[in-house]
Amino acid sequence: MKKTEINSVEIARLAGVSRSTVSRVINNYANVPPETRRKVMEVIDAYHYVPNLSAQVLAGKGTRTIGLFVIEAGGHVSGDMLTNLLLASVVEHASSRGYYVLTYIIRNTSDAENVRGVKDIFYQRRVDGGIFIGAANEEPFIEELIAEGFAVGVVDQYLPGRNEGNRIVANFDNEHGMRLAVGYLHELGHRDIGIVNGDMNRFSGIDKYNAFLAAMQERGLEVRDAWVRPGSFHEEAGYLAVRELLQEEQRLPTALVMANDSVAFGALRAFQEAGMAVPDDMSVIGFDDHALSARYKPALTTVAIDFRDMMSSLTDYLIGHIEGAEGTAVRYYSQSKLIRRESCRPIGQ
Amino acid sequence: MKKTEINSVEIARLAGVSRSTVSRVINNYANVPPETRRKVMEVIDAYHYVPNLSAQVLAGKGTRTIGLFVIEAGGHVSGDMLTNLLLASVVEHASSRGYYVLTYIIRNTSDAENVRGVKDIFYQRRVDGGIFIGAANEEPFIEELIAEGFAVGVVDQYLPGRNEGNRIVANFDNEHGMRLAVGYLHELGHRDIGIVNGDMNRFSGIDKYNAFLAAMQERGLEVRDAWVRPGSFHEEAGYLAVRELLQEEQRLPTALVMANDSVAFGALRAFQEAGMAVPDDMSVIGFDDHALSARYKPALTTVAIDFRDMMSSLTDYLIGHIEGAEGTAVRYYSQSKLIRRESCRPIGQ
DNA sequence: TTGAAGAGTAAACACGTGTTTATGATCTTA
DNA sequence: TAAGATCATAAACACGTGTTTACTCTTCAA
Repeated sequence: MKKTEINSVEIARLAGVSRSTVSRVINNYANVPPETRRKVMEVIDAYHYVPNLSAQVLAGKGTRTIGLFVIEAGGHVSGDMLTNLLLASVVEHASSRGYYVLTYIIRNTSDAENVRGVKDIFYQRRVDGGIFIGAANEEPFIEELIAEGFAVGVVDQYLPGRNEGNRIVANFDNEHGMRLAVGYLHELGHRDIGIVNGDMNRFSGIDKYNAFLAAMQERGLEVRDAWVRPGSFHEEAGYLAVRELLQEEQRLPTALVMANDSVAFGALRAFQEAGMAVPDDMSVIGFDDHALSARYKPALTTVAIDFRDMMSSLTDYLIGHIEGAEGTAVRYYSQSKLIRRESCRPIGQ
Repeated sequence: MKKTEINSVEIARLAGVSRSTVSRVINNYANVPPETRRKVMEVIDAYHYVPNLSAQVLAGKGTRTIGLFVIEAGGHVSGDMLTNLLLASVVEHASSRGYYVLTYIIRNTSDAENVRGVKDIFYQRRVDGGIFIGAANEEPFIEELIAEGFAVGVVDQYLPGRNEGNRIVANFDNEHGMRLAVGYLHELGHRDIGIVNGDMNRFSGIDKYNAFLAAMQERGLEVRDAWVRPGSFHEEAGYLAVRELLQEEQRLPTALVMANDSVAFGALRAFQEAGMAVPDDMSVIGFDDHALSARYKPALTTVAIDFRDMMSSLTDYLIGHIEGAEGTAVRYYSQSKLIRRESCRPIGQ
């Protein structure tokens, strides 16, 4: 039924050369004269011949496959519609280098079946490497994989002193981003600034927290503990955090930094419910530049990150590492920029 | 570096049996007594042995891999954050049956490199089948694949009389859904109802158009051509369609059906800009129950579809077909239900 | 005691490619 | 003409598994 299976023996016969020659052409050996190469390539093209990947793998080549693991902690898709962008970046960049992407969703990092799926992908299907999105800072099975010698790329996870073996890391530059956010608010005249943070078991949660304190100190602004709200990187968490803030505190900040734009959306909803206007009664700034941020009412001021470039780089580094390139495995990503929209305004006007 | 590679020869040695027996145990042959099976399984478990997939494939087994192709026509991710849900459904359902999913993004169906990627996945990597999301109604390379004998699952694509060979189709029941939408508006007293439709090169575009006309006729409502607006399944299109409607028409409908929720979001934006209130000046109803619809202001009334179940079924049918099950290849999906929220209100109150 | 059935084996081949080795053929140049 | 370089080949092995075949050994029943 399927199209006639053609193999290297057939190609050799049709091109009037030996199978060795066909193999040498395909694998770009040096000692093949141009004329022979052309002749063989012609037959290959004419018959749309593609080497059988399984046979290549069995003969010692890699699978040229990367596992992409999206962790949906607590039922919340990490990054919401961002996931699609990240996925697309990885797939496109990988395929431009001849790699393809096996995608797997991890709903629950402690679910046995889920974890078995991950192991299967590494052991049975022998992907050359894996990329993890949405991982918590401590994820035992990732550490295991690294210890077992697999090449692993991780977004938003890093602790100094950890085994860096085959770990490639891409992170946001939260320090710079937070400096932009706090700095902008300060320039608008705000001094009473709070934050609704993300999960503290995620690197970006910890890092944003520290970066916020640092940025405030740099500007000589006082941090009020009651205005530093714990949270999680999704809409509902932002909603709840703001509701609690409004309930518990008499004195409110004039501006709030949000862990990301999803959190900010939740916050906007809570403010609206409470009858407070953004930005008139409260300035709000987010992180990430979510696809919807420009369309929200009010349009969300945010610190944008070039996710596409970040994922491309991570993919690039990972494939480089797989193919034996040397060099540091860890990379901080540092491009972030402020997008001014409607959700912040100068104080006292 | 990688964990010691163990193979069936080793397992046979350790279990004190022949390699044939190991193979017969793994492949569930009937004539293996329980005691022997147990003995072999113990060793397999103890050493975490998994057969090498490439070797299995070379020996004639399938790859147990499904290609998932997401088509992003015109730069718009089909279904926006829906894609993530669809992806997750397919991945989860497939892995529960021992299949894994190779994901590929098609940005441009006429881009040579993109199409080559698709072919690679079928020919070089020999996936057992493919699922296409966001395909237009006429997609030559999909027809080719079906003609070449590959098993293909498609969402939202079907024309009677087409070669059904290995085609599995899952569609929305637009007739029923549109009956719910128009019926609900009619019950609220609306008689002047318009529609902003989706792409007419997509099955759901054509089908929703026909279903709208039919539903209006059933209710004895007149269809005004000027209120039937062409469009496309994304936010920007909804925005533009409504802007045009407002510019071109003096007389307006009292209610609008939207091709999907993304389109509705765009419409809401346009109405807001024009100073019209929804639902006070215009009732709006969408399709799909997008994850954000409940949180919008106003919260969007919509016809919901159980996408997760739809994709699970499609995946199930496809795998069944791959594994040789017989039966009809085409299936209409029919569960849709009305979700009443804030964007519609009775006429004249 | 014979025969049959059941359990298990060793050996071989197939799948398609990469790679090595020994060898031969052709061409170039001194 | 001879030596060397260049090009190409056939043959063999490896990779790990599925499957078949011919065969041995045991056990059980007639």
